[in-house]
Amino acid sequence: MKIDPNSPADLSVQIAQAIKDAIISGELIVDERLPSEAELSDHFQVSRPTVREALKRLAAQSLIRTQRGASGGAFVNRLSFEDAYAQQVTTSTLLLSMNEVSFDTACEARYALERACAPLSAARRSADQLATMRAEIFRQGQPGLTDVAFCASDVAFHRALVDGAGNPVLSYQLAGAVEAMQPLMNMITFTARDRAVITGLHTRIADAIEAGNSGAAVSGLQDLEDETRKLASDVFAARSGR
Amino acid sequence: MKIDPNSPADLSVQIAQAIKDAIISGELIVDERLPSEAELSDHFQVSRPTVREALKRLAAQSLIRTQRGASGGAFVNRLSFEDAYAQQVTTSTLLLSMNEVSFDTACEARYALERACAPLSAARRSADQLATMRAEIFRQGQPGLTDVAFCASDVAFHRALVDGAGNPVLSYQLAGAVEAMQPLMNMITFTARDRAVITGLHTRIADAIEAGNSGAAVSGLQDLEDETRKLASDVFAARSGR
DNA sequence: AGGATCTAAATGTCAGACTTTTAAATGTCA
DNA sequence: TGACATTTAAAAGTCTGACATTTAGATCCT
Repeated sequence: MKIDPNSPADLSVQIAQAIKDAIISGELIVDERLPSEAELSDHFQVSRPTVREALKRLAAQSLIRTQRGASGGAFVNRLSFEDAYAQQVTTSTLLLSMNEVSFDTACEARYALERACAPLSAARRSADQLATMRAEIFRQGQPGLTDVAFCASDVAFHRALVDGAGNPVLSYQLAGAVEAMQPLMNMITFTARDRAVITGLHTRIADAIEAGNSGAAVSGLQDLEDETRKLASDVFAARSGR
Repeated sequence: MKIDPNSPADLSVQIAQAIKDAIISGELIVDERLPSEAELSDHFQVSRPTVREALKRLAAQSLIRTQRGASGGAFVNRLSFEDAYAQQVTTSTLLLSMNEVSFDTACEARYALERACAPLSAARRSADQLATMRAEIFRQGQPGLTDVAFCASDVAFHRALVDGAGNPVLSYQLAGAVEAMQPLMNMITFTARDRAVITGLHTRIADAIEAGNSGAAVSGLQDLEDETRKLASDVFAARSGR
């Protein structure tokens, strides 16, 4: 782990990068304790606050965790699926909100990805995951549900569908995409009729998943995508028409 | 933007979260200048180093950028697709390397996602993207190519395939998944015969994309997945057998 | 008017001290 | 001897104050 004191880049950036590289290369392994801040500042020939800023950068990415007290220090963190998932949701949400990604683009991506796991989910879903899907469909049929709550339930339904594939890598990738779309979805208001159509499609998808019929699940998702996009275009048209 | 001085959480964490929330909620908009470090430390009633650590956390996530000099300061960053993509690759790579994700799991996820964009790519790919795919296939046929270079070309091929879908959200999600798998792929050695089979499948896929035949593209990807997994299982079996 | 210089504001870095947390060593008592 | 309380030391967290560096804008001179 070395840094170049003549580089134009900030020292704390360089130090963070050096440690990050050491972690990625396997030089530092999970749960290994990094040298103390004092030792690091000595090693890199910089002050302790500078080292600290570098460590904060890494902590922000969940690459390390710090512990106070005797035998404390900074430890290489095992990046959990939960951490990765949380980061992905934040990144995706910001990306969508800051880059004028159109609803259609986001929607297309989301359903394309979901259709990719439908066959796996049809083959492997647990009874529990199926029950979750059914429960969310039931909730979606309840009168008096706010639009935001309806959307949240929608996300939960799709989350169960994705988790049904039994592939944590897929879940991690997809859950981010689905959840990041929620703010966009929340802009839509659903009439009772819209809700009926959507929950009908959800039922069709759940039935297909239960029967292990992957083709039906995919086509149900396709119809759901078409329906969602139609709904959204109506809403946006009405909004711009006013 | 407020913090709770009695919270058990570290101050710098709280401050970072408060600013992050302000960005996500739209209270702070893109390119807006944050108050100076001195003003922030005054506002939150903490010292400047503490504020700085908080800002470093945000900078690590590309949420803000800092500029020195007069009229410098911290600015809300527009999260670009490139930044998001880079973060995703790092996260995915670490996730795979630290969590003993099996080759099969990662492979399954990757190809499931790729099959999801094949139909879009078949419908929309540009001539340029198709040319990139052809060029990579050609490169893969060159003798004397190292295994690592072969893998890199493989990634470039699939990258072009994904980009062909013309959906930046999909590209961002998928490129990360594909690239993160590269270290795993690099563990495999390819015989000349293996390479011939793979480039053959690549050609089949490229042909299907060119013809706009999405079904053929999907089945080509399916066969490529089967082939890759068979290859990997052979390699791992041979390795453990020694 | 245009370019060189100066100035001020902001971040980057440093040094050292103090506070808080935590685990381990030590001591004490039943 | 063993369980519990106490001390201690190490480490991160925080603060104060200072200086260095960068940069935009104001000022001044030609």
